[in-house]
Amino acid sequence: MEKQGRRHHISSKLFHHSVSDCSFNVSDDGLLVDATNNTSSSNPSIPIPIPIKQLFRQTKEIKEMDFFSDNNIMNDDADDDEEPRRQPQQDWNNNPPAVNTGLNLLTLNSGISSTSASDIHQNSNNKLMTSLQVELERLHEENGELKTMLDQMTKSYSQLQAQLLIAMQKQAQSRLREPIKCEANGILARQFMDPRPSAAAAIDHVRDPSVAYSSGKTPADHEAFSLFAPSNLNIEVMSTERDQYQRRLQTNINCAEEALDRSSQCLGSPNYTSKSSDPHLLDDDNDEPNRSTDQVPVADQVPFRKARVSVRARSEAPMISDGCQWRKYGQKMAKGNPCPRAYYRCSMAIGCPVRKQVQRLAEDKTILITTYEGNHSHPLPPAATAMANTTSAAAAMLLSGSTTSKEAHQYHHHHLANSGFFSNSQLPFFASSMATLSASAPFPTITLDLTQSPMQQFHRIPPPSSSTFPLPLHGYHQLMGGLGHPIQAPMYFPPNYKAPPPSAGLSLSGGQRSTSTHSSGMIETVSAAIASDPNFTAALAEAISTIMAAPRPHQGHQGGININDGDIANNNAARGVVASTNNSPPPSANIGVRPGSLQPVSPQLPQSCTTFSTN
DNA sequence: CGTTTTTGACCCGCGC
DNA sequence: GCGCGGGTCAAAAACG
Repeated sequence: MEKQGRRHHISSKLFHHSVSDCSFNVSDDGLLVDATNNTSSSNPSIPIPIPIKQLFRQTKEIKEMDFFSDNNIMNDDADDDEEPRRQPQQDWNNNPPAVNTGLNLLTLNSGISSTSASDIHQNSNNKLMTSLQVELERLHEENGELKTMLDQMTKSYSQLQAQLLIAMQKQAQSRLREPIKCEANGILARQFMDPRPSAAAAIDHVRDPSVAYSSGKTPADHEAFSLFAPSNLNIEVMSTERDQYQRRLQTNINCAEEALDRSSQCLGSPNYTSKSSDPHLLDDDNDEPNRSTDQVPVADQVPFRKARVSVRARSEAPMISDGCQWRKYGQKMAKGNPCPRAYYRCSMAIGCPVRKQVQRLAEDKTILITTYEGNHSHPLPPAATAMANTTSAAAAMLLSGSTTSKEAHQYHHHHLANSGFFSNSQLPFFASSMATLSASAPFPTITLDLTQSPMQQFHRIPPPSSSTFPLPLHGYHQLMGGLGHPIQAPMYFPPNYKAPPPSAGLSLSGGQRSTSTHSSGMIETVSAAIASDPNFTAALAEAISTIMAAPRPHQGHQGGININDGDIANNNAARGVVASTNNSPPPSANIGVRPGSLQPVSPQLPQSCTTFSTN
């Protein structure tokens, strides 16, 4: 419907033009001059969109005006809309001899027989109909041409947009490549050579300051440290140690949603098995050291490894409530952990590829590690949307270039810290985030550590008036989700649904009281951080826009992110960052969490969660 | 009775 | 080739 309407609007010039042509042609018959003048002269400078139907109706009315009073017989073939009104006249025509014969002869005659007069009118009417039909056909043709032109323009627009993004990315890339000269680490180079540097840069900005805390620490140290670190959100990025994989990944993660799509496709495809997604599926034969980053087609051909998002939260409950329905399908005793690992599968829809693993941390059994993988293939309830968006955003961040080595993180942080881009005093929140590398992670994994209490560290930060912008990842995903949130599509509310607290970016429930409090603190913290640092705002907007603007092979059905391309920049700024910095409630600050915050959604399937990991 | 959980078996990749 | 570990399957049991 919208498309048609837009097409009509866009083709208004055509219609206006056509109407003029039509009126000119018809006026040759001396019948439509006045009416067409009304149409075309009403506002000659402004094209008036006139759908064909309306145009036809208009001409028809003109025809009636010209012929109706003279001879109703000529209008017998007119459309049925006039039937009720003309019924008495038809009756009158059906009985001409009784009443009207003489009158007709008298009024119409003037020396001409009624038969010849009828012929004349019929001829002129035929001419009119013929000309109208010709014009109609021509309009159809022009409409078709316009549609073609519109398609071409749309394609051109998309291409231009892609080129612009590429240019912007190259520009950002050139800026970010500078530090590589000081670092001989190939992996670091890989990171900075990521084809999506802007996103990676922003992501790194988010986590970089934490490296001051994590530098030189072993994963175990980090684990212990994270429990006491001044953080409410630790972003722990883990990736496989294999350089070969990282080289492959470099070509695979050209864009976040592309990767997400691929991941979900992999998970959702009938051919998918846990084996097919195995990281080692990419054997060395396919590894091309000289592969350049611009070989996107190659990347498309390489199966994508699963990205995982792991969420750490303190919970006494056996499983955090994330809004989804899960069916347990297995349990295993994991090596080195006395606590069994449970395997769950999303049971909200048949065939949903999303799975999650739940396991308690061996070192601290109060910490529950939930690892998500895959994208939902069905509508999500708001509560589930919150978590799904978070994990999706986290995966997007990870896949958009955040899979880096420990050295890279350390170096990157060091560089940025020295540059003064972020300082701990400036961004106390981000000072807590950590970037470490886990050798035990078989898949690229991003971990959201929600085990820390924010109030311990951020009491010195005055709470901003805007308190609905949660942690960066939430803001990030809400940016995604808020942009029409087509992916979340037909969201619904279960009868027993209860809206979580508005401030809860992550709707963790069941023994998650501390988490909620914690989320509230994060909201304030992040709001303050974002409001106080326009650089972060810009970086975040850039990252998001870069990710969002990437091509979507399965737009509308798969992909963690889905927005209107034309609104990327504006939405990024307006809905997420700008709204927060202006201390105004984000339009979708808790999208999917609060019923009132629901955005219009498209009929597209939801696409939310990506995920996982366990340590 | 339908759904979910439990649990042993099975498959597969990897390291030795 | 063998064992190990991660992950999944599927039948039986439990649950609502």
